[in-house]
Amino acid sequence: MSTQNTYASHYDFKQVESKWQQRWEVNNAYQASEDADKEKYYVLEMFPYPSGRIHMGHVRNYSIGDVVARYKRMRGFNVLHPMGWDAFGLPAENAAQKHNTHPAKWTYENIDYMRSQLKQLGLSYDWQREFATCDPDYYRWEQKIFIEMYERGLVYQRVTTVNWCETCQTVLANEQVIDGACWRCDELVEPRNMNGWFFKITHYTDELLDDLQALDGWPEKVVTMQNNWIGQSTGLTCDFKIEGSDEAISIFTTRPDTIFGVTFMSLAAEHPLLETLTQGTDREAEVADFINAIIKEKQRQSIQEEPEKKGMFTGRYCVNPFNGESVPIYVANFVLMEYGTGAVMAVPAHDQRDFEFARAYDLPIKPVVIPQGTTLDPEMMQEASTIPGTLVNSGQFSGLDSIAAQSKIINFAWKQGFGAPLTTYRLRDWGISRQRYWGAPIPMVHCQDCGVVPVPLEQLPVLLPEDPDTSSDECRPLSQRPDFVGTVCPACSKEARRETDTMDTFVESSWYFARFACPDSDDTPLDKDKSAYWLPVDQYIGGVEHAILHLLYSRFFTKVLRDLGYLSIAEPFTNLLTQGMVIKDGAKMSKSKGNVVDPDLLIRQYGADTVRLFSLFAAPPERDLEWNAQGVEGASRFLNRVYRLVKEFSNPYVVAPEPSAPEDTALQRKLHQTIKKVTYDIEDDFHFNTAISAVMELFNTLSSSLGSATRPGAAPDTVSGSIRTMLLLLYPMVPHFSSELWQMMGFADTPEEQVWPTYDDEKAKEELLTIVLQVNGKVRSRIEVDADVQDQQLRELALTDEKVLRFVDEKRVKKVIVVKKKLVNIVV
RNA sequence: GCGAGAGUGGCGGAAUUGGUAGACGCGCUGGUCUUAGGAACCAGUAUCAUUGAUGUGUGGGUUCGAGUCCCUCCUCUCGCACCA
Repeated sequence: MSTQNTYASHYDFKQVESKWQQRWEVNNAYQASEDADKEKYYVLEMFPYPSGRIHMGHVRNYSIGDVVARYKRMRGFNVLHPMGWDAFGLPAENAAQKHNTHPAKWTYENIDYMRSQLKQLGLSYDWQREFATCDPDYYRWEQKIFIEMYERGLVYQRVTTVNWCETCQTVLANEQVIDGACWRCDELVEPRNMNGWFFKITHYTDELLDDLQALDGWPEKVVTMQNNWIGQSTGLTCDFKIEGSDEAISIFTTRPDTIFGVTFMSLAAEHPLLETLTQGTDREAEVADFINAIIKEKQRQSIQEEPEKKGMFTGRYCVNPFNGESVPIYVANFVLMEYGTGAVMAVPAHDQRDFEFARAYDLPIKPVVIPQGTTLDPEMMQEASTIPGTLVNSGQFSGLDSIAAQSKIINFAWKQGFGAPLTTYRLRDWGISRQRYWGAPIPMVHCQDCGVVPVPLEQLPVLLPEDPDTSSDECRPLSQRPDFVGTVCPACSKEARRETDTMDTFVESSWYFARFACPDSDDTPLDKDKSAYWLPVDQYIGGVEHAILHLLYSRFFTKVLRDLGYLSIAEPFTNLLTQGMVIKDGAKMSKSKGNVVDPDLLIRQYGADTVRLFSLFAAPPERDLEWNAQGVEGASRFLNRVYRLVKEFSNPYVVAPEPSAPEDTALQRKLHQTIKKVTYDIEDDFHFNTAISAVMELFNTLSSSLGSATRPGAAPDTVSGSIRTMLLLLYPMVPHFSSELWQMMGFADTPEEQVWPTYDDEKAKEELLTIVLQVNGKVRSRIEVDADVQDQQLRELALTDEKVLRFVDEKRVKKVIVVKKKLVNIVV
């Protein structure tokens, strides 16, 4: 070290970052391949929709994933860290129409740009595995899976009600209907019955529910949300015979203990028995009008408001099988046909909705469950009583505890033959038909003679027609294209029509993580060996907004793919990290609020490492991150300080003739403490914010223990060793920076070729401890003692401490509490 | 309404198991160097009173000791929302 080196006074991130990015690119540095000798680690971030450019949420998400990937590589894992594009979807069609281009062109151009943005962030992806879901090489396999699901009865067609916009001539998704109107043209949407394709996710309801319990690597919140979504409830189903008819109304209740309190019956407007109930009676027209009115009203309802309870007597009665009482049958607007049986036994005394309805229509209220120490007077009740109690007016069950009575009542119904235990779910089958162009075509053919016939596997993929004249204003654009629609029946070779619906884009994202294990596999969707090696995903990272849909669908698909013989796992994601939003000025970034921060600008101004560092430092990953321009400045300043330290150190390092032994051990101690802390923080819960602050502390100690000609410091070897380790600890978060400074330190290799630093607990131990001395729980003094101090010594030191004595004064010492190596509390 | 989570300086946030509240960073204040500095470095920074008191949304409780545990209430965020 005889000559001064010539490093710039400021860290030149532009030159450094492009240098390392080029090197990683040329070397395919993060290419992964199966290696039976190494433990695999699959880390995945939710892939983006190629909307045009990445946003700060992506920056955060992918920075977190990259730290995990780089860290795990240094820990010796064989890491798979892929990236791709969730590339089908409506925005492409809208953009194509607006800019007079083709959805494919728009999408692939966006992908090219966004890929370059991700590369500028220095993310360590295996780019060899990249694919977009709109690649025919991807969706052809999805079509194959679809057909195999069809053959197993997991796919079916059903006529269902959709939101139709007459002006736009298209079907809208629920979220595209705002206050009952089309989001684009404000036309009121109307219900239309349409044939659509469904995935039988309900076939896996129990498994989806049961396996949730084993997902202990998932945030509880997400597990709870999925639990609620599946919505299991258990209870009794039983039949109420209709008077003057052979038919009966089936009800479902979770409160069989209240069944003696039934005073009327409520049916959904769509209930199939309604028509026959009023047929030929003088109420027929009136009831029919009412039904139409509430069905119409339902469609106009905004999702927010809860309408007033409305209903109408049908003129007919049914019989409560438990007590033979005759109860009037009503149609009611709050009963859902989709849930349970579409019929509700109404117990106004113990159900708030029934209560409101009874009050409005002057129906009797009959309490049958009396809570301990109360009485219930139907006249006086202000609301339904929903708490448990003792049964009254309940025949042979009177006197029983209401909870205990539930199973007895179900049993009784079962034995008598008019009821049975029943478990119902909220989860519905997944409607995947989209009447759009830019999606994966559903590989089916409609033949007049043979009905629905799958496209033969050897004819896959069913490609989207390439014509660029797509107009997204048409419903089912594919049906407008004779060249696409016209085909022959695979079974009988007669003329036939192709299915013109495309699949929901959530289908693509339900299995992409598996395809990353074998993106080039060209004879099967999933190579068994490769997916067996890489799957499941060890760590999945993404926004909590996908807690239900994407994550539930992926779990469903994993089970399907297992049953189709492709996978040997039941759950796709062992550990899940849901990161918070990036917000600014307390609000989510959005164009309308004008608080959007552009990653491109930031990277240009500060470099990728600074942006990464700040987004990791400003908050723990699961919390929302408040973006703060000055905070970014601070991150940049920190990196520059480290740069200058290394620069200075790699110059001839002047030390005092005798390094200071205390300084030296203090630095070593801090070093080992830092390794321990950073390792723990990353390993335990990805709390990079505290890991970074620990490295900052190490840096502060390091810069104050540099020796000079006039001041003794730590030994040069200790300093250089500490710098070296600090760079390794920083590497996963700021890889370009760390790699460059590693070379400045004179090493020929790179940090990523190093193993993660280890610590020595002995060296991390403090020699001196600060002991807090309290009197009556209040801190009165602090003393420094040797680390091996005994409790008895502490006690004596405390009782003779000058400051302590001032507060003990003449009072009697009642008790002395000694907490090992921490504090002494004197109670007077 | 139901369910979950969260309330700590001017700000973002720290605080393994109940044991020094406010780490680290931002901002701010003062200083050094500078023609200048929005650069860098040094010192300070919870609040109020100038030796002490008070402080983790509110009020209570348990404890020698509570940000941490229990109860009450308030506020915010998210999810579900007529689910029988």
